[in-house]
Amino acid sequence: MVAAPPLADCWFLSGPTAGGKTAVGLELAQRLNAEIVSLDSMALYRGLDVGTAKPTLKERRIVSHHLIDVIEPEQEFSLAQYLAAAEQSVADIRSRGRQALFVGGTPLYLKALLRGIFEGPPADWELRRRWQRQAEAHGPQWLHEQLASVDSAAAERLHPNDMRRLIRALEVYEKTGRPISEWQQQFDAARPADQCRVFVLDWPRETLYARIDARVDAMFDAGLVAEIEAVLDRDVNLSLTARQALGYREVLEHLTGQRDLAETIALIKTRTRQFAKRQLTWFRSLSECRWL
RNA sequence: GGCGCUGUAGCCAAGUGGCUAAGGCAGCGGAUUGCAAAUCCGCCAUCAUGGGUUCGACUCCCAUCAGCGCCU
Repeated sequence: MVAAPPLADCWFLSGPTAGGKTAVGLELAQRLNAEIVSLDSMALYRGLDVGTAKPTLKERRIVSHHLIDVIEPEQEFSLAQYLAAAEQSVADIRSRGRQALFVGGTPLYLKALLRGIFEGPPADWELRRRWQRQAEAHGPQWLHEQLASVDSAAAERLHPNDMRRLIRALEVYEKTGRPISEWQQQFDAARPADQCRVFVLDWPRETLYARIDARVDAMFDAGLVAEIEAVLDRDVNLSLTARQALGYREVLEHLTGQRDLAETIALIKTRTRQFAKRQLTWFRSLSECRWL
């Protein structure tokens, strides 16, 4: 039995995108006399505003917010860095005698806050590129075979095509001499919902999808394209993560002439719905969640 | 009214007499521990309808219906 990580007893408000977390979070924070910690992998980026549906400056004046606009669009980030930053924020908040309320829809981050992650080595991109190249040279099964020879438990859990996780597992083994399957025990520490304060905003699927469509339209009305052009004008090299953000990726493609605006909007809507569906899969798998 | 073309899953689309009807998109489900708004996996049709030919038809023939085009 692993002890619950230090932040697991904070308040959490999550749910699929476009479900109204920001508004509810603001209300809840005021009642709890809490400060809000953003639980969102994209709101971290400065300059990505309308596409990430960040809380407005006005909203941020009503309740203080943390972990919004803390990195540049060209910076890479990681789950572990997020956790470290979150711990720092919560420590600050507590030193002021207040409570921390996490609000946002990045379920991986949520799970890590609730259950912790293993103390593994950071990404070594050089090493990853090397594995990547070799994998391409040796064919689809090769990576999986490599992992199976050093960590059969991990290999069994991972699909042979799951290159990213295969490579990370290999990376951990190479860096630490220990199989990743031995390191990763944290996620087994599930707790029942009634011992936690994790709330998930739930909607009928159709309602949620309609809200998503409306939000995407609203983002374009609010100048999503102009925002991205402005970032491009500053000549920044968007980080891997920022470049893949929903809405940004598609508009970037549109700006290089890959498809027209109407198609781009439609595509972002369906991608966003698919994302919401994946978020829901996460929440269903987390015993800590209470559905509202 | 006549002639011609087309009719395969929600959409796009291979197949053209004989293995369990390619593939893509969407949809649904799952995974997810240092890129996570990303990435990976699984499921998902009996071929417009009715007859006929044949050992055997999505594939050939006839009729019907629908769409498209042309003609009167």
